[in-house]
Amino acid sequence: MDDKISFKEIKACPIQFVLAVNDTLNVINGKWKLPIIGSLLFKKRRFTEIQRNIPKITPRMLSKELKDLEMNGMVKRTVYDTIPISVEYELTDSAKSLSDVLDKMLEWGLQHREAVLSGS
Amino acid sequence: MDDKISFKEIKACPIQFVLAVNDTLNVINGKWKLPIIGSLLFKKRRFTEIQRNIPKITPRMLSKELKDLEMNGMVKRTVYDTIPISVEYELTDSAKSLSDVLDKMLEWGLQHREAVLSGS
DNA sequence: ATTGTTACTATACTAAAGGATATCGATATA
DNA sequence: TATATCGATATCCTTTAGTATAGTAACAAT
Repeated sequence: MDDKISFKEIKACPIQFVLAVNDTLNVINGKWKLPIIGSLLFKKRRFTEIQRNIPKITPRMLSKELKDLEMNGMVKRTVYDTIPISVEYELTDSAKSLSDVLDKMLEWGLQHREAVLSGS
Repeated sequence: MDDKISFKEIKACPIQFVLAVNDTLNVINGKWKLPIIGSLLFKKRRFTEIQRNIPKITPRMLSKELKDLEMNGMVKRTVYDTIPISVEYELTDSAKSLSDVLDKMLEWGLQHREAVLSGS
């Protein structure tokens, strides 16, 4: 019952390709996902700590986006029974491995900017 | 006057990092950019050809997104004085080189899906 | 008793993205 | 003369994303 489609097969079909890339994009889309991931890249943090880290985010958005990231297996949420209560957020291993992809995006972005500027 | 910031320096600063990655994301964001790029990845195409390639896109969106991609140095637009008029769209070299990044995203997306499914 | 902290939630709103539908100008074909 | 093609644009409308502001429960310190 191995109905998995391989990397090569997906690459060869533009529609499958676009769908699969979109899977990745959907995980990081929206205005705040990347800043949140950035904030958690080097260490786990608590809610208010992330908030301080991203000055303009509202608690509503932070809460919503963290839930989203958690649902998508990007973030692990741990509640500690301290007083007052404390909650820690950390990236999953899979999320951490995204930083390689982000590096590629960064690299391409810099190159592209160069190319566009020099070519105009 | 070399005030360029290097890859390493950007990577080291979470805020710069997020901003630079966002540059790349902004180039491919929205519902239709990726399908359009996908449609142009292997060959240049004309307006109606892309439209047929992406059945659900409206001409309004296709026109808008193509302009956007052109402005961002992703697409080159060439008008031919045929009857009726024909216009060809093709990816720039820089845009073509994005496919390496997209491959990375695809790869990560598949891995991540595996990780999330097996870990739940 | 009042104030503060943590980690949120609720309600209401505005802004941005995208969809539906009609139309255009030039020209060809039936 | 009527209809079709190409490459769009115009107008209006809906849906989604994000903002603003206030409030909550549980407790602790002053």
